[in-house]
Amino acid sequence: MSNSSPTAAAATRIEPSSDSHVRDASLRQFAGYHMKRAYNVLRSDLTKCLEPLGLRITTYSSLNLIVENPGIRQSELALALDIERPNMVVILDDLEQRGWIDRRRVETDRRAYALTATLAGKRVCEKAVAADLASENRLLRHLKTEEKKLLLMALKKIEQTG
Amino acid sequence: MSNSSPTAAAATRIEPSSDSHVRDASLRQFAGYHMKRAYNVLRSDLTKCLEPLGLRITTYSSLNLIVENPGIRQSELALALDIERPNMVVILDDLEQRGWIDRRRVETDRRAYALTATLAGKRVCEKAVAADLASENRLLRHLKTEEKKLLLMALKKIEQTG
DNA sequence: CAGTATTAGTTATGAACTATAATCATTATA
DNA sequence: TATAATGATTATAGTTCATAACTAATACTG
Repeated sequence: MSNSSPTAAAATRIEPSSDSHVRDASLRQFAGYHMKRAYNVLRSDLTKCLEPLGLRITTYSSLNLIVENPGIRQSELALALDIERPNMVVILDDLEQRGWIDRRRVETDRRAYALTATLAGKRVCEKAVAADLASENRLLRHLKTEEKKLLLMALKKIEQTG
Repeated sequence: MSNSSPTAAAATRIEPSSDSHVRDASLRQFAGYHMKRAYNVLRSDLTKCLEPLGLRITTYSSLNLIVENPGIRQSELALALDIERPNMVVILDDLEQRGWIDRRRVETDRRAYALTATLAGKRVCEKAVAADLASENRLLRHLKTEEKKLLLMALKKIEQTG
């Protein structure tokens, strides 16, 4: 607190109180500012929820898409998730070493790998999806179904505009 | 983003076609997935818009809050923006070296610095806000005023729940 | 068909961002 | 006065993100 309060009851100091008194009206007009803050909440909670499963968000998303798209190639996956190919490699190394995916050569194009999830991979993916649902149910519990729907729609529109 | 040059015989192969055929219905049920993708769009555009001004998003947000909260301290600013104090230091070093903010000792607490924006800092902040508005007007142009309002409300609710 | 270009995956690497521990000076507390 | 706590800083390491260069295989062009 910049204003030195009169030395009253010592214990009663104005604490940061977690809800800061800092004015951010200017930034509050921007969707990006709100979105970063809201996403931070979702991301940090999901990260915690996935950690006991041995997954991080990027490995989880990758595994999820492999489960849903058996035989997908690395570059397709990288494109879909907007991850650079070199970074995709280490993510898949991780998933492969844990026995959750297989990389098998494509017969018709021996440069490429077809990615498939193992049974264990499908199982852990299911658990991760459940954890994700639980996390979002918790963090979006104050949004009505309709609000949630409109939120997703708006986000989708922004994504497609870019 | 490598676009294959259009050739006559192009019809033989199924091209990635930029709009991927990858199924992501499972991830699409999650707000976090949509939010990350939408925020990526906003973030990368804003980063480009701020770059000619010599600002990055974090330095811009910091400068903005300093302009709006003259005399704010570093730790208050760090708390408001959810930035670790050590990382705040280098951001403020940058802003100070460019002559956009001043750090002056607080008389009543000589450990702390009171941060204020210089005239040049206020000017560049105005420009940055204008650039930000232009960016968002472009990227949210397909959202009606009402949709935009509901989006901000929903994001705010999520942030506060966390 | 030969030679070139392109593509899939990889390696190496560096930049940017984030997080933690330790330190110094100052202020608060017991 | 001694001890604890705070604001800012330094050093440092982990994490994420991006780029260039390389290999092997395929596609394209003359």
